[in-house]
Amino acid sequence: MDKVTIFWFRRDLRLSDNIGLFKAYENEKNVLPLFIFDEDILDNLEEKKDPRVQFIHSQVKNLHKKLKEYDSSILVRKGKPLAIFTELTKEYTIQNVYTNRDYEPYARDRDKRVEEFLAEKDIPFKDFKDQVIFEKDEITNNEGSFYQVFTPYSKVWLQKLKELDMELVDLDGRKKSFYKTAPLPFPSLKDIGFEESSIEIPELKIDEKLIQDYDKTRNFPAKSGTSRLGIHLRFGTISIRRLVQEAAELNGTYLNELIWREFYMMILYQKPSVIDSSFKEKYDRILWSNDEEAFQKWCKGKTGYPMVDAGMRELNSTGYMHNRVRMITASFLTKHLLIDWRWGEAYFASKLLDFELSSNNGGWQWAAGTGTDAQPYFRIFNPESQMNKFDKDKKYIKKWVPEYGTSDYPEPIIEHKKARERALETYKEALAK
DNA sequence: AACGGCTTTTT
DNA sequence: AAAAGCCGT
Repeated sequence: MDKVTIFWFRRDLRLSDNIGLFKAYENEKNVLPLFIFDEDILDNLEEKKDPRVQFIHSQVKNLHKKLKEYDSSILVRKGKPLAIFTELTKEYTIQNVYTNRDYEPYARDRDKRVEEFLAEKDIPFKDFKDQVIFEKDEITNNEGSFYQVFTPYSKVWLQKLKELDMELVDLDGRKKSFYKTAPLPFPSLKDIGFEESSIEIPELKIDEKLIQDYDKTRNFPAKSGTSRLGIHLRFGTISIRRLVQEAAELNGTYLNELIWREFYMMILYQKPSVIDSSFKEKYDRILWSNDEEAFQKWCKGKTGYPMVDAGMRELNSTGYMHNRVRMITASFLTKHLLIDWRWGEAYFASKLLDFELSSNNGGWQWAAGTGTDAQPYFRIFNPESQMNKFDKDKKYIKKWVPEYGTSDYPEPIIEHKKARERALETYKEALAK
């Protein structure tokens, strides 16, 4: 049996500036890349046409192609990770497994089990920080515990960034460290159990001009003022180090958004209970109305509030919603309709191309007022004034709600003033003593 | 231990 | 200008 070091790709689907891959190259020989289409994840997806799976598939295929240039390839398997590693230990003499750390609860548990399995066979499991600039416990307050407020966290983060000597790593000229093989079999999307979707994935492009103007254009959903790099950060087709380098030079507001990403990842790591409970536990006493019919109207974009409906329709047909509108729709669901933020969070999770567990959860808890640094509950977005502020010409509205202003457009599902008062009262009651 | 300050607002 | 309350130093 051939001796190999496995490099396990997960959400770091690139060859350049990939820390774990680079380390495997520096330290080992016969590096054989691996990607697992993980049934523990895929079996929970409802739709056969999931553009995210399609994206992953196309990016792994891209790796497969690029690795030919190194006279190597990538092993692609479908199954449960432990079962795949069991198979692989029968096919190869595995000397090491290298990978990049992933901080979500499922991933941590999976990696722990894999590490234990490998340890029984005396195979070292080596994981690296790659997904973030500062991970889990690197940014702490004076007492050594994690920050619950963004601003002090971000100040420390920025200070540490200054002190950091950030160098991008690359594989150029390191052909010799790869395991030599003819291209290995590559499954089709159908083989994995999925179908082509017609939803378009934003291309990987760092638009310097756009990032430069980010703080001025980002709030207007009719403009393309946001970078659309979310999915690339999610699956690691872009290096966070490269993007942070750019952002640090171009726009502080944009950089701040990348810090938010790490803040919420850190929160999820430190307090995984946020997945199903409020960050501030007493907010779990809120009595949600959870009206099923109202929820369906919200999902479909038929609430009679054009800004809300435009956002939901944009999400439904493109897998994307502008961030300003994410806040408006989330505020509307939780405050106006008094529907549990978890319902909205789950709906976004099923639709968003750029879905990131930590950010989605953090954003929803922020909007519901239950999270870190929460918006005080009495700050209830007024969907109409938000429209007047951020879509004055109704360009965004007209694009997604063409029947707005005609008799085909539904009456508001609930009157703003009434809804606002009901929300204030419900929150107040829940928090009283 | 007291106090400044807290992503994105509203009326 | 006021709407709560608590984090971080």
